[in-house]
Amino acid sequence: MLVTMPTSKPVPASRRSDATRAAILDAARERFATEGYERATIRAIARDANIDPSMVMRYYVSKEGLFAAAVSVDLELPDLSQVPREAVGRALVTHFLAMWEENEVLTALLRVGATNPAGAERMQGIFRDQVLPVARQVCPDPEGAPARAALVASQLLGLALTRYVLRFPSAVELDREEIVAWLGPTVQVYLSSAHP
Amino acid sequence: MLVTMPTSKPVPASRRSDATRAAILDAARERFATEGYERATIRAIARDANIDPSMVMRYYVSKEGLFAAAVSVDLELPDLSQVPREAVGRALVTHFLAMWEENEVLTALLRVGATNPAGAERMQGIFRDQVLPVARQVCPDPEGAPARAALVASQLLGLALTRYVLRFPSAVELDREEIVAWLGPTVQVYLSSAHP
DNA sequence: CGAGGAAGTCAACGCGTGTTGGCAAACAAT
DNA sequence: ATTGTTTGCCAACACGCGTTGACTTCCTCG
Repeated sequence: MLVTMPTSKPVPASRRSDATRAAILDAARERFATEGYERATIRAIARDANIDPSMVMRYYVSKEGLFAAAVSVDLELPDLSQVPREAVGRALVTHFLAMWEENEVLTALLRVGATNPAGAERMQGIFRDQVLPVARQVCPDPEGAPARAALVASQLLGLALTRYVLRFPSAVELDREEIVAWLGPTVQVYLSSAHP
Repeated sequence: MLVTMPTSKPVPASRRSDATRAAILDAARERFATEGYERATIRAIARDANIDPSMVMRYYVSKEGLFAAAVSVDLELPDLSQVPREAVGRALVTHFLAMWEENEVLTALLRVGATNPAGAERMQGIFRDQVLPVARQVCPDPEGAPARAALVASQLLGLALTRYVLRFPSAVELDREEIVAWLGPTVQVYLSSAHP
């Protein structure tokens, strides 16, 4: 007899609708990234995914639920204790650029965070849970970590803002190596230099 | 005969409705700054200004017209040729902080620019017409000015983003002198240091 | 085959939005 | 006092939104 993938009755390990669910998530990520929360309509997302708007509701309950499912961020920050002290800045900037360019979720979150209170809280959470710990691990003075992490975040998010959201031509035209060469030392100073 | 203020018939220099017009603009600026373009509704703005929504339309034609009238930005960038070469970075950061904290229009524009295409274009225009010229005036290599200006903008807008829009606690708690001390040298490097 | 449930479509609801035109009051000028 | 204009309110329109429930179609398993 022909053996199909799922073996258990109660919890089908893979559903027939998985393709549709994924299509919805893809379309949602794209719309949220390019238009923000309010302008990205469920109807438009459904159209992109070639299904009826009501399917989005069935699978993700509400627009908020869809956003929560579509936008989950893991910065995958590397273990900086392995990296030589003086190369930390460049390593971080390189990593950030790579993450941002391969992952439209980050742009979506930044766009939404700028107008939506829940989006802003989400970004605060990522900063607190993923960026701050790394800063604590690297920087010399433990009590100065929040300030140093905030400075690093301001420079990196500012680059993302001007380059991927506002799309200032001058920022878009910078190439990655150039960015690393300029921002690397800055981040390095913010993280490890003595208070100026 | 009694002479009233306006002397000419066709263009009354001051109208009786000026107070209302100003109240609308104030309310609009506040709403746009705190909620962005789409969430700031004409009805809410009218409620804040204690008038009927239809008055907003009569005076400003459309929501877009209201936004255009409410948000006009002059960065008032100082003449940097008067400032000693090595103090330019700190001077710029200080000026930016002052402008941003006294003027909610800038926050409004940043919020709107992140979700609204027209808002983004508006910010590009400000960058092109107000920031770029100053960079050209200051930095050593003429052809490097756009890149240098973009770097400066990324750092300054990133600070505004994390501090005034996303309100990261660590960024909000920084005090102004501290920010000047950290960002001043960064901006200085971006503007005048040799390509690294 | 036939039953049962999952996947998907369709039409509609209630709501809030930007926007419009008509009408009452307040003021200005003759 | 009477006219005309400005200032304002009110009620309504058309539209698009998120969301809902009933209905058809398709697959899968006895």
